[in-house]
Amino acid sequence: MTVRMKDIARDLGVSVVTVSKVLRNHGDISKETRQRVLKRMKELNYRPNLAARALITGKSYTIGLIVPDLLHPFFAQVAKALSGVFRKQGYSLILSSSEEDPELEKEELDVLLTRRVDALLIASAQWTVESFRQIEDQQIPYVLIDRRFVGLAANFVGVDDDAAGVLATAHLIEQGCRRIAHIRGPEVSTAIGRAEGYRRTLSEHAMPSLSGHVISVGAFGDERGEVGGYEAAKTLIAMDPRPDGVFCYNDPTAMGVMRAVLEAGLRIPEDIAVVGCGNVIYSDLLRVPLTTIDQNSQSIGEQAAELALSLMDAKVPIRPVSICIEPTLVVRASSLRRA
Amino acid sequence: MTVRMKDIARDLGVSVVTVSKVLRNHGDISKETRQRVLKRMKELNYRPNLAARALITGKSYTIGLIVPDLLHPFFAQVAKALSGVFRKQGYSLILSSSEEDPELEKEELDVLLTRRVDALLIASAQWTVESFRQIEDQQIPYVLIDRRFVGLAANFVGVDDDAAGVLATAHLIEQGCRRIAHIRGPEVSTAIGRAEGYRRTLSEHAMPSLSGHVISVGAFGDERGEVGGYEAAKTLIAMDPRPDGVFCYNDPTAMGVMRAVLEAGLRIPEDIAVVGCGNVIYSDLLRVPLTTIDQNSQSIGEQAAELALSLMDAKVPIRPVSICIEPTLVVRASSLRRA
DNA sequence: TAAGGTAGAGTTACCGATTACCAGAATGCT
DNA sequence: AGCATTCTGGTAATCGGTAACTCTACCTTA
Repeated sequence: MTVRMKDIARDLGVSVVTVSKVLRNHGDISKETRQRVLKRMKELNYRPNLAARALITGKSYTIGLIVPDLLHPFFAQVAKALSGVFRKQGYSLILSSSEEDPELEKEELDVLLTRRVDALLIASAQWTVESFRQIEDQQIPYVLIDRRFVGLAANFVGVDDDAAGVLATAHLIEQGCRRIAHIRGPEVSTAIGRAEGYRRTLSEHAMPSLSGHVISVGAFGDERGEVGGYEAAKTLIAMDPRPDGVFCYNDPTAMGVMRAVLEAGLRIPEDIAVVGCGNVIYSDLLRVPLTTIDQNSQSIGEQAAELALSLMDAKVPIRPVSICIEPTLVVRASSLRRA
Repeated sequence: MTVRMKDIARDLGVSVVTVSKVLRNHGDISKETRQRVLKRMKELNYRPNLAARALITGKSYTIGLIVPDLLHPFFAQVAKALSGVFRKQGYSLILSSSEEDPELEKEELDVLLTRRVDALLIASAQWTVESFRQIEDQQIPYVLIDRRFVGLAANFVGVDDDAAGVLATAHLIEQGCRRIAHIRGPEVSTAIGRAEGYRRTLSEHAMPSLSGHVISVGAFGDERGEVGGYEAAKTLIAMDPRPDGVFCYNDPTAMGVMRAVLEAGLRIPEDIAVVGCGNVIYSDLLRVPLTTIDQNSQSIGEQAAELALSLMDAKVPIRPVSICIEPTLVVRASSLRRA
């Protein structure tokens, strides 16, 4: 049914090895033989069996990617950038979604390990580093994306979350906000970093956050993040004194906040200014265009891919690299209280 | 380095075949032996080599997915739904993005064919059916998603685009619009179907579209779709008579339209009502919440996955199935001119 | 002219599993 | 007791390639 090297070799009266050498541009073959083989390959529409090749070379030319949620534009953007870089190098991307569930993530990781991907890229929803030890046992190079872990010396590419928190908070202060609340995410590095940047900036300006003004929402997919923000905002709005600015750890949350604020009959940014984080693709088109922190997700994806490629090329283990991308503030209407 | 069946067999004094049979729950093995093998597998953290297995069984337990754009929430949603179904059956998803480029799509298809995926799911950006013939030559089951081709008897799962066009247009008429424009997409089945539904509905109401009121925008990714809509809307706004309603073939385009309308100082929906298509995740949060057509992307993904699974199970070729999902209208502020 | 090189192609072993077929022991049945 | 059957497990071939050698001519070169 399917064409094998053997068929081509037989047709041409050469050995299988000769065909193999032609396929891999091995030097040992005369121009003439090479042409004959190439010609026959085209005629028969020959495709090498990657499974057979992988079996003997130990390389699958396959990369595993695990993200918490494909619907989140940040991860979609990262995935897109990654896949572009890998495609050019002949690698295919196997995609797994953990749905923000650590258990599911472990299962998916297990599958990818069993598939013997050549490298792994993970935006993890884990709480512990146990999984990563397992990857290290298998000697598969891996790169953490977006979320990192203290005490784990691993390759990492992501944004400087602390700087993001500082940027957002300082901006709100500068816009005249005096009671700045924060809706923070679950206990992963991104949320922790952003919260820390927020906290430090406030105290550096001698305006520590009021009690109850930091609300935590769980780890959600995109849709539910919006709901989480909505609920959290309702709580904030009911407070006395009411916050006059909110920094949300991501954009979906900020969207939920905006919905709650508008529903309560308050104005954005006059009554409450809102800043998100992520610069999600539609930020500009929202009911009130959202001021947010851009994470440069494309660059994150590209650099993570490049890093993974270099890791695979390296014959000796390299010391883990941490690539930190500086976030930028994108000011839109949701926080603009001063001309 | 890595553990093989051979190692387990040696340790236990049994043959490799015995180990293999245990792994696959083959009946021929005593409970006791099975337990011993299982135990040793756990101890050594054995993982079967899928490449070796694929080589002999001819099944890679891998599914190829090609989408035009991962950033488009519709495809992200479909991909998510697909991957959920396949994961439960032990299949992994190899993801390719064609970036709406037919040439790139062909290359990616070629890669997936070479990888010998067990099935292919494609939301195609092709103009011709040539590629699909190639898939058929390889005898790989494939399912078209979202976009279909006339003259190609292939498995298909998608929304009834004509119905979507009817739904949107009839709604605008009902809301009192009398000069309804349409911003249509490139020459793929979705855009064609929606445009046809639009055209027919108008003529059934004896109000054919005015000249110049159907504008075509190219095949764009998500971001640029917004720009395309913006540009097209500027043209429409400048017309005399000006349209009082616009049906856009997708949501990003509609967002662009809304931006242009608002920038021109006009009101939505009073001056111009806008209806999109796709019910993109943020539709509800836009500057003016967008009336749109829901395509039930999750259901599309799930049904496409189920269909692919049944295709793989079938020992004899099945006659192509076409699953058409009925769209629903989601009314929001952008078109609501009547209480 | 003999030793050594080199280009071109072939031999052999092996990657890690699965499959079809076979063999020996224990059990059942007449 | 004798033979068939069931239960367990093993043998050998195979999947489609690749790696590392080996082998032949044919050239050089001293």
